[in-house]
Amino acid sequence: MPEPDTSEQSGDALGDEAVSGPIADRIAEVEALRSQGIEPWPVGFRPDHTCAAVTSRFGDLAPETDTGEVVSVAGRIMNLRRMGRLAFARIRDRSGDVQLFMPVQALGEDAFARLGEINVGDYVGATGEVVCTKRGEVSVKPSEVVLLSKALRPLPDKWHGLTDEEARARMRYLDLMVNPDSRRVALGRAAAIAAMRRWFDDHDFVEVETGTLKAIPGGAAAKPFVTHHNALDLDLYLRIALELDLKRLVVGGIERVFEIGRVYRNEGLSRRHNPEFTMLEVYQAYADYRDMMEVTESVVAAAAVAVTGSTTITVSGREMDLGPPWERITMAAAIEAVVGAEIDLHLGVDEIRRRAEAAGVKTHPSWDGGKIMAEVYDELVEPEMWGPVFVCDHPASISPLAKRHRDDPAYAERFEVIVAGRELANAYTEQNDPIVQRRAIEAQLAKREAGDEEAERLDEDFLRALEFGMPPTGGLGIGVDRLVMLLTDSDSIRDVVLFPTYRPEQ
RNA sequence: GGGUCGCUAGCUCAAUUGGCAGAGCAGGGGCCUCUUAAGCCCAAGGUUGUAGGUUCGAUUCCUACGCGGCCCA
Repeated sequence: MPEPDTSEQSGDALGDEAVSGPIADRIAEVEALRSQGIEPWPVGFRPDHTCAAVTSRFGDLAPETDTGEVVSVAGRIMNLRRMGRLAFARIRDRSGDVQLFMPVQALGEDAFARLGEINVGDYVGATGEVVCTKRGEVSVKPSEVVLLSKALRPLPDKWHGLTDEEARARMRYLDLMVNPDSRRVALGRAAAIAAMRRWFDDHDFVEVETGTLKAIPGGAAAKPFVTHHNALDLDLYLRIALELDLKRLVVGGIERVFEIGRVYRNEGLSRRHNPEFTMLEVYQAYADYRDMMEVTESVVAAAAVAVTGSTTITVSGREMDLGPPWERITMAAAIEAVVGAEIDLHLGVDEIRRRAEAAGVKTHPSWDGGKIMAEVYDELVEPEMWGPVFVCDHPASISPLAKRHRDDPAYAERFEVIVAGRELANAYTEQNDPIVQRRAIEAQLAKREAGDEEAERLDEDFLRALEFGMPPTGGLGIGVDRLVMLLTDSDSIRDVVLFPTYRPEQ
């Protein structure tokens, strides 16, 4: 039997923090407001201007001008300065800020006195004339200010703001309220995605949504998350890539298809890795990887313009031009340029291993020449490249879903885009020979048997689809979070994912 | 997973060899009719991440744990 609760109901509902301090003060204030017949969370206010609309529409007023124009604005009080019988506030809505200029004469004695019940952080609606102050700031001089939503918790320090990275990510709502940069990045992400979607729409691509729950996760080298479906009593995996489903759709005749969606990879967290992230994947029939280079250049440039207004962006203080065309180099040539050693798959695995070790790259006895070559590239070459650059023609053995190169079957028709030392995109001429594809996946299964948990799995239905015939197809994947990091000059993925993964508090 | 640094009031930060835990902002009370981080006066606000240990005495030293930042794998 629980004891009857004799404590303050609302205080309890908010937990220990509410027992004393600022929150308890606000709860008492709410009761006081209600006793005066004022509802702290009323409905029904309709602003007719945004804050920015007021300042832009009346932007060139001379100081001490009255316009006679009455507007209604609404927003969160970010700053409140009372000086006896005159008060100023700055309110913020989605568009920006505007000042409220509140002499007692405009509001009336009673309403002015009630400003004492308003705190920084509260939402208010204000209706009044647009004026310009002595100091030349366009302001709304309200005849009425109504409380629209009471804040029980105080805003962070108005000067230092909220700086703790963890707190900013966990309480993104606070971060967005007080840190303009947080808002810039969130809106930049939206603009980049909208621009890419528009590009594909304009080029006759169909956007689809495929399933995230998979019996067999495939299409990438990654460890999956496992979950369970109760009614089917079946373990399912969260998808690690969009690839296989989208190719099934190409087989089905959707010749130009793309998806922007979350994928989930069960790996560590770092400033460049979040376990869930957003992929853009595109497949185009009658295209090859060279065509996909042009798609990549064009789409990324469109996203850059949407976010920054230009194809020239700044990355860590250094300029980068994303305008097409981008440099193209084969992986072998890139290695030779940076490492100074020629590494070619036709040298044989022993010689490749010798040269890799000579360059200081540790190898594993089970690795084939392609894996060693890729390791040399990953360790020594990629971090040195500024870009944007297409690194082309990866070893076929590490590219099981790509078609063999038309001139040299040891390599694949594949490219990765490198920007500022990091991989931004990955593309193939897609493997559409069902017999070769089956053999390549069987080779992956052997690696899995040997302990490689990231090796491709056998998805029999995918092979069946290819057996019905897939047209020659170019495919492309772009890491959307990394692209947004690049375009917003953010150095952590936690800055561009609104709610990144964290251990629970407590 | 390893190394390293951090965790003090709602927020941002102090605290001398180990010796009474402080400030600014926010919040409360008061004064103030052109402020812009407004200003001035008053009062209040703390289980120093958690649990142990050493010590007359621990924010400070030690151990473990929790959460996080950075570097590495």
